[in-house]
Amino acid sequence: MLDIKLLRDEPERIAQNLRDRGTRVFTDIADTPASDWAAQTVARLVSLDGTYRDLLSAAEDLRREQNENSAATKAVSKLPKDQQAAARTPLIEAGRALRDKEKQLREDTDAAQRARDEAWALVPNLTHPDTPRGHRDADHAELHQWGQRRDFAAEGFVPKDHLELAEALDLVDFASGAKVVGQKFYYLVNEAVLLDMALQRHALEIARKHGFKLHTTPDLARVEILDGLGFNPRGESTQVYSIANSDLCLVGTAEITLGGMLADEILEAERLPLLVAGLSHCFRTEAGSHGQESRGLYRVHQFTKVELFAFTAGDLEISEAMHARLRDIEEEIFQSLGLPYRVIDIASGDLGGPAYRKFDLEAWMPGRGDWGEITSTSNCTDYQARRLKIRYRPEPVDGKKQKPRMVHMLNGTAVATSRALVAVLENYQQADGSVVIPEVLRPLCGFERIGPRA
RNA sequence: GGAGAGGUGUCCGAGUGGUCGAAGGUGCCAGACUCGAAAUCUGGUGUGGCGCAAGUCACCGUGGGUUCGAAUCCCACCCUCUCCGCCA
Repeated sequence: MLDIKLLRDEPERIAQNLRDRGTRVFTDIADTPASDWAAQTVARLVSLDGTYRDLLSAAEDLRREQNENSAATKAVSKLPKDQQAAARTPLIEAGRALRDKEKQLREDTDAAQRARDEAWALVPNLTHPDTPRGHRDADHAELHQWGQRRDFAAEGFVPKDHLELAEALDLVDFASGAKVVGQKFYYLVNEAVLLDMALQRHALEIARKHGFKLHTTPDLARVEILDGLGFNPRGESTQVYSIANSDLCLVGTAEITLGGMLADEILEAERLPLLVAGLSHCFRTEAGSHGQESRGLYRVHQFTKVELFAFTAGDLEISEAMHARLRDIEEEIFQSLGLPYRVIDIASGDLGGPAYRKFDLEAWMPGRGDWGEITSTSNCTDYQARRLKIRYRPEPVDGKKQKPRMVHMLNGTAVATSRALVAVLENYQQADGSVVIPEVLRPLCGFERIGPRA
């Protein structure tokens, strides 16, 4: 959620950002060439806010009257005994009337606030000036590439995709997953189990080396925490599994459980930047994505991930530097695995609500003959912090205690093991169908190669 | 799951339905004392909304209710602790 003051002070900036991102807050505002839907959207937001503020100030006036009336009623006890009853009766009657009016007005005010906040929460974060504007994949900007892609033609064989490899080597069992849970669930089998854990362990080690405090996190979280982080568990095309008869959801990422840890807290400035890493399972419904890049492990309902998370002071220079640092760590991890990748600066239309800027790492996946997203890091600035109320107290200036400010919150994937497995299997496959283990993982796996099977 | 106790500000902790945004302590900031520090003393110090300001409104786990008036009484829920049961 953005600071509502932005709506009052710089409405045109909000409108332009809605255009850049193509975010529709109100479904009933038409998108025709003749109409400026973004300006109309902002106008309606301003009107919702105005309605709320008018009601609020009326309600507060009424409450002051109530307070004055109560004080007067109490003062009656100082009068001589024989005058008290006569003085008290009209005050109590006036108080009753005030109470009824106040109750009505309060309900109206609450409703107006809900209406405003519901809409305002759909307004996305501001967008980094360097973020490419656009809505199509082609609008993303490639920042750089790393690593050498293998020339399979020169090696004399056609690369298989990870699913073919994994099935031939008996590393995954999708059939049992489908039987026991449903489509897109799977069992890892044999060496894949150890490889999966080795990837986790490797990523955790690097996170720790960079000063991240390690956590395993809950795999469920309350709806209000999800809301605070900008996920929409109740939205129509939600990616989130909800637990029936509860206010809990399965988390789609440890970003939720790590980001929610400090909700409602005011941190001492010296605790910043606060770096945490979390190992969790991730559950995603992948609603609406059937058929899209859905083969094998690439898009599944459950996987395991090591997530990096940072809370910084609320200055853009600081959080942007941290964002670069998270990206560097992600690169370090995939360099250490020897996987060719490129870094993408995600276009405005694809950022999602909370992100101010987002970099993705895409590994080369020979089986697809294309790049595939393996990690992602976002600077969400204060967008999540505002709703979660995560603040910090800046150092005193001239001996004067400073007001709390919102922290900036950033997240990044250290490793998502499902996608990393895809990349490792496809890039390290051999002509004989076996898969060589990346060197750094060998001590963690306890073997150097999977297969070939006899 | 059963029984009991409890959730108050940075923290600890008091709080008879009105004088309570809240005693006291602690922490923090400034000043005094000191060569300096410690100790001591004095003053200041919650968060948010509206307002140029004076000010005003809200917040004592959350949400309802009673009342002219609720931190205080009632109900529900959440959480913590103790004991019992069950269990990896």
